[in-house]
Formats: sequence, structure tokens, C-alpha cells
Amino acid sequence: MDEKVETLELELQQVREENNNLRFMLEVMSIKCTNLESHLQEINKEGHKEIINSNQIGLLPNFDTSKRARVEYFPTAKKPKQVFVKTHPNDESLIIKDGYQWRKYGQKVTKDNASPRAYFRCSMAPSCPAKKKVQKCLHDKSIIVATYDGEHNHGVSNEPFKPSSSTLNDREAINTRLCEDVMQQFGYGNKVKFEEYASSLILDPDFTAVLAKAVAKTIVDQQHKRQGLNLNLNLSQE
DNA sequence: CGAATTTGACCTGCGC
DNA sequence: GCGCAGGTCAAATTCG
Repeated sequence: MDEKVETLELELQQVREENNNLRFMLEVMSIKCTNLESHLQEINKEGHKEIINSNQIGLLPNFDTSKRARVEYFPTAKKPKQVFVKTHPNDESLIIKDGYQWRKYGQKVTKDNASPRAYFRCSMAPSCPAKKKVQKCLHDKSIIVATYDGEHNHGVSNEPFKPSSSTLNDREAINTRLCEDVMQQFGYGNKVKFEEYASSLILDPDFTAVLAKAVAKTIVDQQHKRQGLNLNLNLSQE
């Protein structure tokens, strides 16, 4: 009896973790989708006046399209890279071990996100123009969004890239590992490539419908699973 | 004691 | 031109 309950609790735990990971995936997709929508709006707004420079991009996450979208110009030829890192919701450090040394030079509370945004400059080389902004996700405090601006003009340190915060406990580490596993299943080795893959998916007009269908199916499946679990528990108790 | 972080002030760009 | 919001500076403070 105890063993059965233990097994079912374990199963329930796994279902919850699956649910968390799916939420994380959905969050990443939503942010990318919002970014692309705002970018598209900017392009439409500019109309046919001029050709949009591919370096021009609005800040994220800007969920309210009525708000002013500050336009940023980046000196490098590439768009800023965004990295999503799952961490402990109570971890306020905003530290990401990405193999580079960063020096914090500012912090701001932005209007559309109560979590402060931290500004970092690369301190591995005095002339390195690389910068990054780090802020917790608006909808999920356990996700940190890091936006990288500029290119490093030096090599990376020997410390391997590890998308985890300094205070991850075991459970968060497992969740991060699961997210990485999902990305590996997509055939991508790191989060930057996954992000590119997500972007390409969102460009597919059928993607939103397919994603919504998949998420709905997962939720329904999980509900069925839970109902099954409850039934089993009830039967066991009787 | 030097390096890193914090934080309020200031600068800049955009929309109205 | 003004006000708002994001980004940066730099003096003060904290930490190793």
C-alpha cells in the first residue's frame, strides 16, 4: 500500500515537472513571439519610408504594444542574443555563469517589469565592447532573460558554459537539465541555437495553431493522468 | 586596500 | 518643447 502511494506520488512529481518544463518552453516561445510581433509592428509603422536596418530592434519584453518601443541601434552586424536561464525564483543575484567575467555598472527598475534590470560590461579585457542586460522574466520569476550586446574581442575563459545561476538547488538543476535535454532532442546543443530554432518556428504561419493544439493536448493528457491517479488512490483507499 | 557592487543623478532618444 | 523611460556615470559603500 505504502509502496503504491509512493510510486503514484513519484509519478505525480514527474507529471508536475513535465508541466513545468512545458510552461518554460511556452514562455520562451511567447517572448520570442512578442519580440517578432513588435519588430513587425515597427516595420509596418515605418511603412515604406525607408528600408529597416536589420540591427534595429525594440527592447524586450514589451507586452504592451501601446507603450513606446525604444529603438536601439547596435554597432555590431548581429542582433543581440537572448539567453533564457531557469533559476530559483527567490534568487535575486541575476548572475549567469556563461564563461565570461562581467562587471555590473548599473541597475534599473523598468516600467513593464517589477524585477530590476542589471547592466553588465565584460571585464575580461579593458577594451571589450561586450555588454549584457539581465532581468527576470515578467511572468515567471524562475526564468532569467539575458540580452547580450556587442561582440567580445577576446577569447572565452576555460570555465565551461553552464546555464545555471550560482544558487541552483538540486531540483532546479534537474529542471535545467531537462530543458537542455529537450533542446538536445531538437538537435541543438545550446540555448542560443534553440532560440534561433524557436524564431524559425514562429515564422511558420501554422506554428501558433500547432503549438496551441500541442499544449492543449498535453494539458488534457495530464488531467487524464491525474484523474487516473486519483481513481487509483481512491480504489486503493477503499 | 584594491576591486566590485550599489544607487542616485544625469544623459539621451522617442512620442505626444 | 516637454515629459517619460531606458541607459550610463561616478561617488559611496561593501567585500575579500
